[in-house]
This record gives sequence, structure tokens and C-alpha cells, in this order.
Amino acid sequence: MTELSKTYNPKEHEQRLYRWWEEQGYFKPETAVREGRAAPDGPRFCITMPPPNVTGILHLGHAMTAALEDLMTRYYRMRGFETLYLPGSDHAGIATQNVVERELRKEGLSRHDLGREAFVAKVWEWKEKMHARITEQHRQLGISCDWERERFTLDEGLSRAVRTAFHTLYERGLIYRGPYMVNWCPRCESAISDLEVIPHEHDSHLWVIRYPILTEDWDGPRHPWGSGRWAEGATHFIEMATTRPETILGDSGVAVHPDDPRWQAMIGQTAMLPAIERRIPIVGDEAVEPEFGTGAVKVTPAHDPTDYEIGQRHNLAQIDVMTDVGTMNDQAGPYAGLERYACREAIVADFEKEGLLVRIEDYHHTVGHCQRCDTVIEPRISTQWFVHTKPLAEQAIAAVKNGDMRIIPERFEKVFFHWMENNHDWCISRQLWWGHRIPVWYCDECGHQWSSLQDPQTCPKCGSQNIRQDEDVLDTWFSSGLWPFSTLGWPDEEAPDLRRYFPNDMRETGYDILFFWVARETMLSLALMGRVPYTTVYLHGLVRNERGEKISKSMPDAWKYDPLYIIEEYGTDALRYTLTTSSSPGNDMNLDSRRLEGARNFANKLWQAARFILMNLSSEPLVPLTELPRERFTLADRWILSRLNRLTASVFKLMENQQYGEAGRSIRNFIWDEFCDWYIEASKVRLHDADADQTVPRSVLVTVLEQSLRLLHPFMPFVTEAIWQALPAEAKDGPALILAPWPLAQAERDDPAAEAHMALLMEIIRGIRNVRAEYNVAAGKRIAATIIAAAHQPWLAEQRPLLTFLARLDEAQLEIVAAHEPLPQAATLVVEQEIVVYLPLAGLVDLAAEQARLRKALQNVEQRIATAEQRLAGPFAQKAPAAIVQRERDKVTALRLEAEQLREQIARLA
RNA sequence: GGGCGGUUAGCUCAGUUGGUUAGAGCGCCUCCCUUACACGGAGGAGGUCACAGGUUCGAGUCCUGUACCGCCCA
Repeated sequence: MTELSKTYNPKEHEQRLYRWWEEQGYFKPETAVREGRAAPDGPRFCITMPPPNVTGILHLGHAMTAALEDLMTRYYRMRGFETLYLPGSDHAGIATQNVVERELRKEGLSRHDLGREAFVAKVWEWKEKMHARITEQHRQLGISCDWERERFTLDEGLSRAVRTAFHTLYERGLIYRGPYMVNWCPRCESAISDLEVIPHEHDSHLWVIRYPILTEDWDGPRHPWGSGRWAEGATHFIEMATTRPETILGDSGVAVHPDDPRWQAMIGQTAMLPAIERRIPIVGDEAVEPEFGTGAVKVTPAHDPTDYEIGQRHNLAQIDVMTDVGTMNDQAGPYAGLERYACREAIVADFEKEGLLVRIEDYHHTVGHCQRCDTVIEPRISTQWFVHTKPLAEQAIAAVKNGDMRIIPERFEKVFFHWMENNHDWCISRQLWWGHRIPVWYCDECGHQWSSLQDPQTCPKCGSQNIRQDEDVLDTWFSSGLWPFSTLGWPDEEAPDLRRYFPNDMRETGYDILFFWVARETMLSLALMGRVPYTTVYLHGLVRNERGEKISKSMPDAWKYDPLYIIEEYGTDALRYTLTTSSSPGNDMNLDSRRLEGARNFANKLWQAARFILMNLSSEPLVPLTELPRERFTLADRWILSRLNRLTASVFKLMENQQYGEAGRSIRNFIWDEFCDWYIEASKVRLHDADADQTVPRSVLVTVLEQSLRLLHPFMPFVTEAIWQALPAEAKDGPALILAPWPLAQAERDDPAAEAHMALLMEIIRGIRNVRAEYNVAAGKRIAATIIAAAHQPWLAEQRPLLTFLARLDEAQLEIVAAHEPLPQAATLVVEQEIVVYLPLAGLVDLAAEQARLRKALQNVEQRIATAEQRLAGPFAQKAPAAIVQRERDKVTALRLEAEQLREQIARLA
């Protein structure tokens, strides 16, 4: 037993305890087994941390994930499960590469200046720096993960997993390579996935242009482009609108709706593409919307997804007119070399000059931007690697439908299904330098292409040494999608961790990455492991500021929402308690500093309660409750133990149903509103009386405190462990709270009689306090009271000391009787049923005010009787369940007694 | 265009099989530094649960529609 400081100072304990836990090996599943806290072949719980990107430091979303995951981890560890919380981080290919490129740009350098090898070395440096900070932050957050099992997506083991996964899917025909429409970022010089394209609204223009039609009179331009006479002689034109004039250069057709009377006749004719002088057909295609623009559209199969489809149907040429960096290539004729927007301006000007620009309209539309660098995405045909997702998506849907994998909250299942059903093939190749190189080789001798687990020296087909590996790397999500099993040792099917902990039990993450990640993990796990990656997906919402705004680094007060700042200011427990109890799954949370303050205050309140209890222990060892005879327990003792038992039962149920918020709040309410406000206060009657029984209240206090600490530990790990360590050894089981057994309720410990009596007693005390306040009785002043308790007299009389203490009554002038004549000149209180309290406040009682007060009370009671009677008179009595009806009848009976008493008292005063 | 969520006390939020007089924190009012705690204690005020219908003995909770705010997908 040690003495606790005057207030709880998180800084004195957090890092000290964290180091100690870690040094003792408490975060490792093996330790619990070795210590006999978990059965060697008993239940297991495994959660793999969604690996944060090494792009930067953690934000509140990560803190939320950490708080919830650690809450679950600690809960299951205490439940006696062999528990593994596996940490790690993600190389985050494009994101990290971008961040490092941005750093380089500050020095006026590009990655090309460094070259691939040197650049990648730079990114590793960055990774090391960020990784260290992220790890430090996770330690500050207090998560009990097994650091010895930490993984990084570019680790040797995980790289082997990536290569194996690729190879397996390649061999099974689920991965293919080919030229298809992709989203191209000219800044990143890479393809990106559909999910990495962020639509932004733009005010732009619709350029209405026209192309001349070849006729018998006009078979092509007779003057050069730019002369102003290019279209001279042409008599027929087709008019159309475009939002991207620079793509004109890649046009290989013009399309109209086949049923559109305006254009129908032109189908089959040939247009002359300006500038390029390419002869392009006019085709009829259902995909054209007659309402858009003029009803005719130019078709650029190599630069637009819809045009790509049209082109396929009509066999139109695919002409890519741009380079990887978004400048115009050789196909762009006179515009070759221009940047794409410079080209747009130039070509519009030339169209005007040639009389081919009809008009320019204002136009508001949505344009895709790169998620990482915000550059406008160029849809483009490019040869890339793809995963054929349809068969995997079908399995994923089935797994959720048949209950193998549950999503919380349930409504996200629908979102999941919708995405899976409409999912396109996944482009997994990236033209980046930071990532897993695609394990495919090409033979320059015989043209053979193959995937291999080991780096080959020669072509397996022709034996040539003239082979080269694919230059591209894989999408990050391809490696993090293997996380639930790659981290456990896969592809080694016999890896002990894989056998023990796969599938994982839980994936906790924000709903915003359901598609990015959960969807891909599910597909890859079903494909490679033949099983779901985890059995439950728990999705939390976004953390916003108190005004509901999304927190971004650019906000002036962004520092206020840095987890480390919050920890510094309020303590880790306050942050974690707030994050885990102020919102429900799937819903966004507006983090309010007032809540953090409240949570910090709660930690201190608990500390103070513990301080009081420890101060009041004697040097004698505590006597276990089971060794104390029942008759030595007072009403208050029995009540708090019963309440604790009910709390324990309810928290267990809530935790098992992932209702963590409700569980955390109910523990707090118990500790503060019942244990501190009532039981601890009540215990003072005996603790302050040297002649009283102090053994029992001491044992009860410590028991209730100790069990409350265990219940609260997953929510507030530090303050609970700090207090627990200060408790006398005989009050606890084991070396540390983190390993202590989770408390379980026992129905026979419920004491409904004690709860009912205590409720009445509390009602009487509150009533007396209320009257005292109304009459402005000085707080310390002891007053007389006569309590007419009718049938309650016997047990209530035993509570004299408690009543005297808590209601500040004068012991010498307190009467607790079964019946009594009404007292004149007394403030009167009708408590419940038939209990009446007289407070003869000499010289203070205002009879008129008393009467008014009682009348108001009577009115309230009568109203309630009327409501209940009306209910009982109607179909309610027949149709509602018997228990509910009975409860209503009992209520009326009690209320009638109360009303009767009130009427008597009013009559007396009249 | 399709889908989803939110709307509960001044503010931030709970309220999971529909069933006592709808809760918490903070704020507000009154009193109190009573040797665990002023990061506190005691008492109190404050809500037609967005709106309109419906189902039901009974609706904050289920159904339909409307409004506003927000998100996702196309």
C-alpha cells in the first residue's frame, strides 16, 4: 500500500506503467499462458492493427482506432483469452513517395535527379523517421500490442507474401495485363485506382465546335491548318460540344444517337478531323445522350471511358495523344510538345481562326483529381496489371450474407454489397519506385512472360539470360490487403501464429476505408486463404471538431486536435475514455474539449475515491467478504454490492455485444453517482466512529473499488492500473491489473430488498436536503425530524446513523416511528407510499408556502394516477403483457397511498 | 440520378428485442472551500424527442411521406 498524490497527474504514471507492462511481457499472448491467466488451448482473440501510413504522424482517427482496439484487447485478455494485438505500418506507396517528392522539391530536386536507387533510399530514411514517431505515439496512447511481432508491409516476410499472392493469382488467371482505360496522374506519372480519384466541381466551359463533312464537293482542306482557310469550301459540318478540346487530336470518330432525327442522316458519313486531317466516321451509338450539347459527340477512345466503349463497339482507333507527364505527344500533330492546357488554349484559338468554333458556353462540371497530389486525372489507355475481381467479390458477398463475417453497424453491409456488385477490375500496377516490384519477367529473346517466386537468372523457356523484370510496383492495398495473414507468417502455412490466430477476430477501422481496405482484405483472404480474414468488422465514424467540421492540417486551430496535445493537456485516459464513450459505431463524432475535461475530471474523481479508501485502511489485513458473517453487513453494504453485481452483469452483456460506449458510461455512472456519492459517504459513519465496525466497510470499499477498476481498465488503463498497484495485496489477484481476471456477476449476489430499501432511504434523504435548501437552512446545521414510516419503521429505524449523517439531522431530535400525530409548524415531506417526514424548523416554516408545496406535489401525483388509471381502464389491461399490467397496478397503489398522505397533510395545514 | 445517415435540454452527445415521470457531461440558478476530491459537494431550472400521417393497448424507438444538414456511389 502506497500513498496517493493529492490529485491524479497522468504524466507521473502513464509512461512509467507502459514501460513496466511492456518489460513484463504483458502484451504478449505467451505471457498470459505462462502465468496461468489463459489456457494453452483455450479461446483466442486476435486483432491486427490497421497499419498506419508512414506518410506522417497519427491523428485522432488513429487514436480512435487505437483506443477501441486496445479496449477490446484488454477486455479479452482479462477474460482469459490468449490475446494478440499485432501492430505495424504501411509503406503507403504513392502517398509516401509524394511526400518525399514534396520534400525534394523544396531543394529544387525531382526524383529523377536522384535516380531510382537513391530516391528509394531517401524514402526509407523518411520511413524510419515517421515510423519512430508513430510508434512513440502509439506508446503514448497506451496500446497493449505485442511490439515484438510488429510488421511493415515492405518487410522481407511480407514481401514474400506479396510475391506469393501475386504469383498464385497470376497462375490462377485472376491477374492479367493489358491496355485498358485507367486513371492516369500526370504528376505522379502513374496509374491510380478508381478509389484514388477524387471528384471536384469546376467552373469551366463547353466548347461547341464543328468538323467539316466530306462531300462530293469537298474532299479535304486545300489550305494548311492555321491559315484561316483550312475549311474553305466545306459545305456540311457536324457540330458538337466538348469539355476537353485538347482531346480533339485523339478523336477517331463522331457519334450521335441512332434515333436522333437531327443527326440520323449523317450516320455513315465521314468527317475531317481538323488540325490532324484524319478521316473519321460518324457512327450511331445508344450511349450518346441526345440532350447533352448538340446531341453529337466527338469520340476519343484513348482518353475517355465512355468513348472507349463506343470505340470498341465501332472499331475506332485508340490514339493516345499525350505523354506520361501530360504533354502532347507526336500524335498531336502541330501541338506536339505543348502542355495539355496550353494545347487546349492553342487549339481553341486555332478553331476560332478557322471558323470552326461555334460558341463557348459556361459549364459547371465535375473533374477527377489525384487523391495524393490533386492533379487533374487524365483518363487514358495504358498497359497495366489488373485483378479480375468479379469472382472474388461474389465470394465476399456470400461470406457476409451467410454470416461468416459480420459488419457493425449492420447498415454498412448494404454499402459493402453495392460496392462489391459494381466493382470494376482492380488496376494494381503503379509506375512508382516505392513499393513491391511486380514479380513478372520478360524474355527479350523469345518474348516469354512469366511470374516467379524467386528472381530468375534465365528464361525458363529459351534459357536466354536476356531477361528483365517488370519496372512497375504494386498498389499498396495489394500488400496491405494481405495483412490479416501475411503478418502472421503466411505464405508459410505451418507458421505457428497463422495456425493460432487466423482468421483474426476483429477488424476495427473507420467506415471511410471500407472499400479501400476491408473489401480488398476480404477478397484477397477468400482467394488465398479460402476463409474470411476476420469474423467481425467494427466501423467507427470520423472524428470532427466541436462544430462538426472535418479536422484538417490547414485549420488554424488544428493543433488542438493533435492526439499528443490532448494527451499532454488531459491525459491519455481522458482521451481514450472520450473517444470510446462519446459516439456510437458508424456515426461521426464531434469531439468537444468539454468532454475531454469531463473525462479528466472523472479520472481524478476515481483517484480521490481511491485515496480516501486507502487512507482509511488500517494496518490489519483486509478480511475477505466471504469470511464475514452476513449479519454484519449494513443496508448500504448490501446495496452497493448488489449494485456492483448488476453493473458487472450489464457491462458483460454490453461488451459482448460491442456496445462499448454504453458500457463505459454505465461504469462511470456507477463509480461516481452510486459508489462515491452514496456508498463512500455512507461508509464514513462507521469509519469516523472508533467504536463502530470498521472491518466490514473497509472490505466492502476495497472490494467495490477493485472490481470497478477491473471493469474500467479497458477504458482507462493507466489510472486504473496506478490505483490497483497501490491496493493491498490481499485485495487483488496477480501482479497487474492488465492481467487480472474479468469480473463476472453471480445472480445470487443480487439483493433486491436492499436495493428497494436503499432507494427509499435515498429518497428520504434527498427530500430532506431539498427542504433544507428551500428554507435556506445553513449547510452545517443539524435539524430535528420526525419520520412516520408505517410498515417501513423496523428497517428504517436501523438507518438512524446514516440518516443523521447524510441529511444532517440532530440525533437527539430524530424520531423514526410507525405512527405519530401530525406535527404543527413543521415542513412536511411525503416521500413515497406512506412515509411522511416532519421537519419542525423553528420559526422558519411558512404555512402558506408549505401548503402550496404540498398541493403542487399532490397535483403531480394525481396527474400520474389519472394517467395510469386511464391506461388500466382501456384495452391495455387485456392486451399488454401481465407483468407490465401488474407493474402499472402496483404503481397506482403506491401513488394512491402517497396522494392520501398528501391530502391529509394539506388538510392539517388548512 | 441511386443509396445511407443525422435532426433528442442553451452546447456536445447517449438512448439495440416498442413498456415506470426520456438520460449524461458541460453550461445556467441557489447554497457550500463539511479533513477523498472546487478537476469538488448539496439542491434546482431546462425537452410537444425536426414536421405530418400511420401501425400498436402503448412509439424517441417500427412504417410512409416532407423539410433541412451531411456523407457515399454513379
